[in-house]
Amino acid sequence: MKWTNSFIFTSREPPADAETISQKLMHQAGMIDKLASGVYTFLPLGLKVLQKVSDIIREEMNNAGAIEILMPALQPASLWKESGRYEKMGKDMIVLKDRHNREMLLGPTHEEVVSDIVRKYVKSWKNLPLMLYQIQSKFRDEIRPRFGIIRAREFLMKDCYSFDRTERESEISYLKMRQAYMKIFQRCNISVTIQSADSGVIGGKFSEEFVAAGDCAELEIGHIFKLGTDYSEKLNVLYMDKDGKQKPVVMGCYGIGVSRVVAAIIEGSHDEKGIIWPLSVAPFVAIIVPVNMADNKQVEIANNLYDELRTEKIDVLFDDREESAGVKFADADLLGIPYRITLGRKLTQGKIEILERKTQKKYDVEIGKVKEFLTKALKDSK
RNA sequence: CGGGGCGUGGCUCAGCCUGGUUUAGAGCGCCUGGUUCGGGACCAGGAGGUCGGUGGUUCAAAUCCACUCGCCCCGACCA
Repeated sequence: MKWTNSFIFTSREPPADAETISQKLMHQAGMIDKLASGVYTFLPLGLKVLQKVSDIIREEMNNAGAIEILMPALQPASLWKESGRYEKMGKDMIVLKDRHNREMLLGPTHEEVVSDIVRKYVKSWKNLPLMLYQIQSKFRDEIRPRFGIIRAREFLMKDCYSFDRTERESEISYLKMRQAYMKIFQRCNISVTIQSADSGVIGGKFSEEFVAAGDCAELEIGHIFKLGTDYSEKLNVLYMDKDGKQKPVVMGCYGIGVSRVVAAIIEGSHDEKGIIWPLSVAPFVAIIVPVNMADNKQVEIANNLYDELRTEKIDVLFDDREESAGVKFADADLLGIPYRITLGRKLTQGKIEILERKTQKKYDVEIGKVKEFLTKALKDSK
């Protein structure tokens, strides 16, 4: 991506109403834009990170045997009345009426919908165990949205649901998810602690939450629940067991606030200059910075390097703006891109400088060996 | 919902208390031209504001009063 063809707008000052570090940095780096309290647009840079995190989650969910679907945000209120949660959720739900005056709502979570799907299709013990998940927007009319993206009213969530024959088998699904969660957060470079928690409105027998380390008091970035047969009994999610008897499936549910994970990564990885992305979720592997755009040689080499890396599928940002070196360096630091490839005066010796964002270490690399350097860095990070 | 704070060009803010030379300013950003070119460069010129909204007080309101909308923080509550 060339900067001049992109949609990246950085700002020198954090917005006046931002309080937490992740909120400030996401705004300054041009990752997000606030539309209303607790409602945000993900701009290209923010979206890239969101997608990287989603990809990691998707991979680990698939590895654990979960199957991806996509459920609707718009749901009939009647289904919630059936489960008894229409009253329980109360004002946390955004409720609306369609043109026929039918009561609808924007889903704050999807136990009801997924249960409805499973009760329609799963009839036999042969269909179990089953794990279904999705990555989708949730709507919750928070009493008080806070800390930018961390507590939003509309946010991206991965929610997974498990369906098993017995408590014991449900336990196995639960532990699989628990394991997958550990891997996900590890890959995102977030250190988490696991705490047993109050199950709240979700209900169920037992739950644990994954809390990210960091200054910010909120939250919890993942929460896993053993639901037992609460939902399946109320919503008639039944299967025919080996013994010919109909039984309610044993359920579990597992959530990760994807957009919140992005904030948590920043909370745990930044300095006074800006964000420090781990390679696994960085929007770009490297940023190419010609120090002087008036220097034809620098620009030419930068272009060649850019083409070369793109051919190798190494995702780089080429800062081709007519800006001073200071501005470009400051922005590179702010955006937190792991490697800065500086084309400057060392070119006369055939060298390119690579600066590692995290350690501030500088490497002088021969012009032809940049690709090799980055390939190795990517490999080492895995 | 209770408590506190804030709303002035794209952004950060000054001006408000003590209404009137402010035709409403500054810095940053933006546009044009020129000089620069390894840590947020410089010079010259320029564009851009219903001072959140409505109603009132007054000869006169960004400034005082009332209402209202929006945003932030603390608390209760929640993922």
